[in-house]
Amino acid sequence: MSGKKAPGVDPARSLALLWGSHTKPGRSGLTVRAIVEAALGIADAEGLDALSMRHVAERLGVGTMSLYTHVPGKGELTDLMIDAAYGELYRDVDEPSSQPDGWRGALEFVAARNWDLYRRHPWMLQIVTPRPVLGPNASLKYEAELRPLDGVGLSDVEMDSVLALVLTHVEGTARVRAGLAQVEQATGMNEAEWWLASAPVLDKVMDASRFPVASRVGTAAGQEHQGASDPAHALAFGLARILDGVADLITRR
Amino acid sequence: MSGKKAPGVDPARSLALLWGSHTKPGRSGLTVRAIVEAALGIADAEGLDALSMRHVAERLGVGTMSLYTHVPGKGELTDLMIDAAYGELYRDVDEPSSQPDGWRGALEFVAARNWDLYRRHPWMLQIVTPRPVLGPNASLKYEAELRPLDGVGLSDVEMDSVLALVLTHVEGTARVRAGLAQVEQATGMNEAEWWLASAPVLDKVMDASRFPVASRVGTAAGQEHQGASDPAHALAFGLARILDGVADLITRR
DNA sequence: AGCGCTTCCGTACGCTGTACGGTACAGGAT
DNA sequence: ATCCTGTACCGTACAGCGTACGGAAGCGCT
Repeated sequence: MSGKKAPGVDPARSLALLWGSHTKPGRSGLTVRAIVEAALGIADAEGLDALSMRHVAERLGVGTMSLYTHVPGKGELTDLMIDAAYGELYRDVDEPSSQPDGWRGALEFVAARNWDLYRRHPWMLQIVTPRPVLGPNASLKYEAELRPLDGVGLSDVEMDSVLALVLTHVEGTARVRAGLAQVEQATGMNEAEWWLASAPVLDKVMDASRFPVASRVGTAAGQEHQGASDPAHALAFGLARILDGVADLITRR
Repeated sequence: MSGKKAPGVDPARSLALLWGSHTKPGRSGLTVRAIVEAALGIADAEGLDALSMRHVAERLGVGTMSLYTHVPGKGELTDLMIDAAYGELYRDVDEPSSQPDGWRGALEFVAARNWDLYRRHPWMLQIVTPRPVLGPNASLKYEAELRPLDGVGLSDVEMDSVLALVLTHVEGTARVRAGLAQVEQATGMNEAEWWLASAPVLDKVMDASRFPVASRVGTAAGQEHQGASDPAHALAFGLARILDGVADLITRR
């Protein structure tokens, strides 16, 4: 009943960390900001698997445990990384609300920006515990993405739901793409090669007559996409259907 | 250029493993099937973090390295676990194609079944490398879920895209739910308590006037959902929009 | 009985996050 | 100028991970 406390899950501490300015260096120049930047560099270049506290410290020329003076643990570090990545989204670019094509164009812009974000930082899709980040850049992102939906005839709750729907779709398709890329890099085989290596075994082991629709559709989709799936196509197709559905919702008013 | 081979990424080996019957026991009764069942039990009960080769072996009363006689590595084991989990989907239940309400009802049924699957096995959402599984149960699932879309006026490629869209949506919302549940269990605070602990700090640190739309909409959504997000609502809302969009696509023919 | 092949598994290596306790320096007080 | 104190830094250690390697043990066949 008492509920044993997990270590370092103090929301106040995390929030203060997220919203702090992180600019006061200690006596060796170590800063939260520098730690986050080093971690981002590692994750971007070598993937999330290569992100370890030792590796970050090494890149900064600092003892491993020194990081813990500035950051409570790895979980909080990844939270900071995520918020920092969100910071790139609408920094030097027009906000979605200034897009010319109304709410639909704005949401397409939002989808494209997030899609690009996940391509630059595929590790974001592998962070295990998606505790809500609530950092300054996440808040800015939420505001910027919500604004073009304001005043188009949706309730406040619906605005939130529509945005979440689009973002979930982008994240899901981006995750598929990131997975394909990771497998491709890990195995050295691209999608077509993998299929080629699998096909003979699959034919031998899988009785196509048991899966008539699946084999017909799977073959057609495979031909079309040059592989088992085409994330870019899935993004565009799904977004079109979703926005059509949202249009229905709006015009029904 | 030569492309150093990652160990144990032989598609043929994996496929044979997936499609094999796994019933021939060695001299200590160890079987692929038994290993997968033990692993499933651990992952279901204690989460993916608790799933280690040592732990699985211990549960089977067997040396850790004995597992490697039957399974090439942990990655292949998780592949087998995923296909085994898919096996529960349409086993003792009517297939989606026998749902009464046409393609729309069938897709709602598919969404509900997958939603339940992910509740029973939240670890499926944490498996990092989503290399396509292509096991027997995954194939059966694909066939069963595709069949009610056959003959409703969609092309083969569109059938695949529509199904993928629905499944991606379910997976995304289920991932949010699993994340919330995990945070709740890890911290012992439920959504409301977390919010309560965060609110004063957030108020102090976050200037609401900089985020007018976000704070208005966020508050409304928070009130409505009793928390930062309501995955069940997101599932239903998103599915409704998606299916409306698919209906548009079909009737436009 | 002898041989060979497969199954089982003990040990070890390099890696992880981080708890703990010691050291050394910066800044304020005297 | 000296002392004190708080904090930044970090070396060591621990428990756990996946799995490479090589030895041991039992089975089936000749």
